[in-house]
Formats: sequence, structure tokens, C-alpha cells
Amino acid sequence: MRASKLFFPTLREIPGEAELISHRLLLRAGYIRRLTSGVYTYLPLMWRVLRKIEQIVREEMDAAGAQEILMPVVQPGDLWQKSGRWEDYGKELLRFEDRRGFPSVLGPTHEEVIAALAAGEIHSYRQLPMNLYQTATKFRDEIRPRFGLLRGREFIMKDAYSLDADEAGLDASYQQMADAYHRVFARMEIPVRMVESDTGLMGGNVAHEFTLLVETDAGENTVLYCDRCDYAANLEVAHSREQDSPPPPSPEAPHAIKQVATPDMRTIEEVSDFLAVPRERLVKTLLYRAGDRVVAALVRGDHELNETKLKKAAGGAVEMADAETVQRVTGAPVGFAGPVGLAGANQDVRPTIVADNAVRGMANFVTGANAADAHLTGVNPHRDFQVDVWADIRDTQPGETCPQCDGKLLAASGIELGNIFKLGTKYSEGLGARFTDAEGNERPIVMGSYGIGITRTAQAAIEKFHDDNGMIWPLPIAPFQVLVLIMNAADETQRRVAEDLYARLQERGVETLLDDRDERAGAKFKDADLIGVPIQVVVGRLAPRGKVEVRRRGQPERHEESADAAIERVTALIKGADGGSG
RNA sequence: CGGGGCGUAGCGCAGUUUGGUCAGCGCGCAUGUUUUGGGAACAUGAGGCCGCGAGUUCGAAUCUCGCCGCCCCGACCA
Repeated sequence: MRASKLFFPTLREIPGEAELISHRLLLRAGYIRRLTSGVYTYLPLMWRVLRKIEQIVREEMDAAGAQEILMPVVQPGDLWQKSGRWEDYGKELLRFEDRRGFPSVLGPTHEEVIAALAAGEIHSYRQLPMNLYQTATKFRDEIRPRFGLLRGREFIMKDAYSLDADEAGLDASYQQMADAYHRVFARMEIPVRMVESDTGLMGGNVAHEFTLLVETDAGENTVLYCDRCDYAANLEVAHSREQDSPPPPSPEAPHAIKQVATPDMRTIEEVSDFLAVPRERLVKTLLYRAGDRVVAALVRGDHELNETKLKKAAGGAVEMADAETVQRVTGAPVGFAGPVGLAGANQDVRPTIVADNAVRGMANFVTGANAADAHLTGVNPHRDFQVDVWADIRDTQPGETCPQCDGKLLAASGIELGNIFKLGTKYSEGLGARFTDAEGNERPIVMGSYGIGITRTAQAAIEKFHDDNGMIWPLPIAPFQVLVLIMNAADETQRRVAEDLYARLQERGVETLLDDRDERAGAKFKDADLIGVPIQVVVGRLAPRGKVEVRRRGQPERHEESADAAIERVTALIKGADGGSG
């Protein structure tokens, strides 16, 4: 490809709409343009990258025995009513009516469609297992699109669905996909971690995310990972040895309970400082609504409540109680809630008390007094209040011990590039996807679902691999492998050497971009660095001596050598990348 | 949805407080000359319903009201 014919509108100035470095570079380097909020056009360079990523994913999915299909963008609403997600998915599910008034949706994912397909076509255990996948554009009407392609409304995703006869089959399919995912990211040279995660809206019970850990603020997930072994978990579900083996009751002799004035002291910090009591000797009481019930969640003062865990302990969705509810339940304004006497405060709203396991090992602690401007000291569980549910409901903290080995847990923020879910039978039951097993019994198909964000992966790679001058693509997913720069397009000798080099690289199957534009050298170098093609071959003042210069984008070394040697070097670099991890 | 901000040439912005002298700057674009290894210099030129709609006024980019779009923070989520 010749740069003179390639549409890649680079920008010298930073577009105002972008915050994240990867988003800015995508715009500046002419890879994408925004059409409307969260919706982008992929320009030629971007499309080449996306196709490379897609192809690697395709090859690994095929190798894992999955079959490629393509499913509709528009889905009938009744499919979603049957799975229950018509209600559960919320406003992210873009709904509309067709001309006849039938409710329809723009597909944000395809579990329903697969289950419906299976319901019609899979009838016997002899047809199982099966794994179907597609790479397609999805639409989720995000509350707040941001970070360019990292959280767009429209995006390209590979989604695969396994269909199995039983749980053991699902386990095998799941493992196959996990293995395939490791190969996919290794081939792309993107260092992801496989992270335990919550199943969220998808249903099911086991899920992992493939997450790229980043130093920038692009990460939307917090990941806790072991510094020694391969344990890694999303903060939502992470746990430590400290949490797994809760402390025994404190041996401390109980003090008398005492009410103390704490005027206007509402936060843990304020109360702790005011009473000169360390934070870990306080217990905070957070009130949540769970349907028409109220849940009081108790965690140690220096711990953070984990809503995902609370949801499980409380047996249903929870949301933070509003100020009125707090007032009604505790009889006090926000900031003074406590477990003591909560039951008696107002019998009709007696909350369920869910306490974190760590509270079990505490004695003589401080809590809110359920009265304005007052706290209690010398509070003890059992003697002063009853706990309905003991559970792990707090965030794991960095520095705690790995649950699998003796390592320490570290925290990092991460970008989720892929996920795998054991779905079970939620969708097959809802949509009637049943088969007859060897014994003649009718059973629901056991499903798994496996996604890789194609567009998201592309941007995440930039977030991970760039410098002040621009992108630095890993070779396997770069839009071009080599960029040949003609320093002075008016110079006959340079032209001849570069054209020759270009032709010979093309012959060898090297994906080459020739910058033959009538631009100044400086502008070409800037654009070259910006678009991030990983190997640069500069044809300039050494051309009369038959020499060119080979550089690796992002590395300072420059190899001045003959065109023949350059071609050898380039070929070797590309081979090395192919063989290294593929 | 709550909070904050923005909308003026393809891009980045000034001008709005105090209505008139206001259609401006830089980059980019076009043409010419000189240049040619890290976003060249000079000259000439094109390019605007100042987001849209009402209103106030002799007069609106500027004041008022409504609407639309976009960005940031939060709740939500992959």
C-alpha cells in the first residue's frame, strides 16, 4: 500500500473530545472518527488492525473446534422476555418496534438467539457437544459511553457459545475456551491475566475475565493478584486467606456499653479522630434496601463493604438506602446507624443484620447509637445485638495473603478484554432448548458463553504500548508490518531504492506501507511514529551508497545497511514474531 | 438520571463579563517561489446560518427562554 493513496487523516493537535492516551492516539493517527456518542467509524488502518485481531481469534476458535456463524443484529423482544432479561437488562438494551409494532431489540449479546436456535435444531445428545461463534457488531446503549472504544455503545465482539449435555461437558468446553483464550492473547503479544470474576447479569456460577493490567487510569476493574502464583481475581469476588479463615471471638473481657456525644461526626475518619480510637476498633453500619426489606451491613471501620458479596449474602439485589429510609429505620440522620437496638427501634422495619466475618473477632468496639450526634463504645456482638448472617462481605485489601499460596496480594487496575462464563441452563430452560439423553430423558442443554472484545482489545493494546510519539503495535496485530519511508520524494535515487525495496518486500509477503507522499522528512517521521508501524525502513541520504536504515519502532537502535541486508533483517524480525508465541 | 463544563472555518482556540468598532488567531487546505533526515519559510488565496429555534433591542456570537449535541465526575456496566 502506498501512503499517498491511503486514507489516514493524522492530526497535529490533540482532539478535545479525548481524555485517554489510547483514545487520543486513535483519533490523532487517523484510525477512527466519531459519528455520535460512543459510535465510531473504523478507518483503513484501524480496520486492518481489527481484521488481524479477528483472524487470530478465528484461527484459535476453529482450532478449538468451534464453528463460525453470523447471527442477526435485530432480535425479537419475546426472546428476551422468555430469558427474563427483558426486565433485567435495563436501559442498556436498546428496544424499538418494527412497523407492525412488534417489540424488537438491537442485540447486545446473543445467548437468547443461540438458545432459540438450539431449541429448534438440537434434539439429541448425539448432536452434542457443539460450540458456535461469531464476530459481530453489538450495541449496548451505555449510560455513559467514554474512553473511545473501551466503552463505546457500538463495538465488535467475538462471542462463542458452548452447548453440552451435562456439567462435565461444560467443564471441558470451558477449559477448552480458557486454553484458546490464553493462546489468542499470547499470539497478539498482549499480556493478560485470567481473573476470577462475578457472573453478574449473565447468570451462571463460574466466570473468568481476561484482563490487561495497566498503570494508567483506563482500567475500570480492580484486580487483586498474587505476587507468586497465578491467583488473580476481580475485586468484586476476590478473597484472601484472612477472609477465608475468619478470626475467633476476641478474648478481651467485655466492657460496659456507653453512649458518647459525637456532634456532627459522621464518617469513620471523623469519629475515629474525635474519640481517639483506631479505625479498626470501629464498626460501620451501612443500610441497604433489598426489595422491600432493609439490610444492615456491618464491616470493620478500616474495611470497605463489597456490594457484590453483600448481594450474595443477602440473597438478592441490593441498593444503598436513601436518607429517608435511614432516618426511618434508625431514628437518626445518616452517619449514626449502629446494630444495637436496631431491632427495637421500629419493629415494622427490623432490618436483617449481615455482618462481615472480621467483626466476629472484635470486642468493645464503637458503633453509631441510632441517635443524632451519638455513638456507642464497648459494643460486643451477641451480648448487645444479634447477627442474622455472618459472611465475607468486605473488599480484599492489598497486602493480604493469597488464598492459594503464601504470596502477598497486589492490586492493579485492569481492562477486561475477554470473559468466559459457565451459564448452565438459564437460557436453555427459558427458551426450551432441550435434548433427549442416552436414557431417553429430556434435559435442558448446558450452556457456556465466551466473549472477546475485538475493538476493545485494539485500543487496550495502544493503552499498553505507546510512547510520547505515538503507538507501538505488537507485530502480530499491526496494520502494516513494515513502513518504508522515502525522505525526499523528489530524489530519483531515493525513489528507485525505495520502490525496489517495496516491491521485494511485497514479493516476500511482507505487509508493507510505502510512504511515497510529497511531504517533508519531519512530517513523515512524525506520522510514522504516530501510526506505530513496528518496523521502519528509512530511505534517505544513504541511498546513493545503496544503503538504508532499519529501526524498530520504540527502540533507539538504527541499523544502516544494504537493501539486501535490510530485507533479511526485516524478514527475520517478522519470523521471530511469528514463531515466538504462535 | 444527578452534578459540572462546552458548542465560533476541517482541527485547536480567542472574542460573550460591559450588545455596535467583530467574523478573529494558530494549525490544516489551495496556488507560487525557495527549501528538503524529526510536523520548513515567504507571498497570495479559499473557507463561517458564531449548534438550532423563539424572544428582547434601532442593533445579538454577546442578553432571555426553550431545544439539540458533545465532554468530564457519579450511580450502572463488559
